[in-house]
Amino acid sequence: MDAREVKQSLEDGGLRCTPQRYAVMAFLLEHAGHPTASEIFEAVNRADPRCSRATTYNNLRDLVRAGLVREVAVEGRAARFDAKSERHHHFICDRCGAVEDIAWYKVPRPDSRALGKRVLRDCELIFRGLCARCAPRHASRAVRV
Amino acid sequence: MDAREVKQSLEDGGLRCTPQRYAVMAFLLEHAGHPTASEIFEAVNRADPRCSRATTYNNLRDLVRAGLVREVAVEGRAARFDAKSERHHHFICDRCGAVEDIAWYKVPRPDSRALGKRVLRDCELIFRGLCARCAPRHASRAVRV
DNA sequence: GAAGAACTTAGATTAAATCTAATCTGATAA
DNA sequence: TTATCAGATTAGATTTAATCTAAGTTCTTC
Ligand SMILES: [Mn+2]
Ligand SMILES: [Mn+2]
Ligand SMILES: [Zn+2]
Ligand SMILES: [Zn+2]
Repeated sequence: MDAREVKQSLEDGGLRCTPQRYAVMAFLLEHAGHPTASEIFEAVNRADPRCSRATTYNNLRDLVRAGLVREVAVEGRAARFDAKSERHHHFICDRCGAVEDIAWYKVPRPDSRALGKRVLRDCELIFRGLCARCAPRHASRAVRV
Repeated sequence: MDAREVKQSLEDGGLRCTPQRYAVMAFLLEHAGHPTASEIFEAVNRADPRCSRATTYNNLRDLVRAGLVREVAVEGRAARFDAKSERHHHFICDRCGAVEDIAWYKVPRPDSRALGKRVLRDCELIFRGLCARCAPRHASRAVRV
């Protein structure tokens, strides 16, 4: 996604392409590791001190509302953000809280009886366990094969 | 789950059955609507002022660690708690934030290539959309059938 | 009943996020 | 052009959620 595309997608979402907003979006596109709002603020503000904390948070909220960015809530930790590209699932590490992408695959819908009068918009799968970095440290429990 | 069972499950989890801890667990068993920590504290403390805020939070943490209670993180809102009974999925309302249970059904695992060196412990499905109470208010968009 | 571990507590503290109210920017129209 | 004004930004205050601290209490075990 190049600069022109970013600008276009912001405008499609009804948002002006300001330097601050662009910087937040660009940072997310370049850093796919699900940074927190605070991490985004620090990086963007370091590169260009015109972007304040309030603006970073405002823009993240606006980008999420416009559907350009996805917010991932993690229990007991700060929310993480993700410039929505291809559809995908998430893996959350029990130990270090890392959020990682898992290639998307289709998930069966609940049957309409279970859904009742609810209107379904989306469904996401969250996997939990130990990430590749944390798994070896807990190898004590693992069985030698 | 009666009082004796609750006591037993606490002890199985390596936790003493104190009046405060019992009250938190009992409240969760009686209120399946996914209350927040603050709601739990207020209800439990109103019924018996011996249970302080710190204790409510400490006990929720201990109960989650012992696997007796499940914590559900919701973006932009306080975490919600659930006395883990049968396995189930969750539906989260876009509009009001309500968390509702969806009957459990089996979900296909990601293939082992996608999983890499990660150790998978659990997987949960989160549905999003409008709950039965919020759906009608957004009916403008709906098509008359 | 002494000792130590587990537990509870009020209030302070931290961390995350939002709000306030003033200012700035840029698109549009007179 | 220049005036207008919604949209955007800002520093700092505030709110909210949750945790920590340090002192006291209750159990359990010996
Ligand atoms: Mn992602
Ligand atoms: Mn539930
Ligand atoms: Zn990890
Ligand atoms: Zn709702």
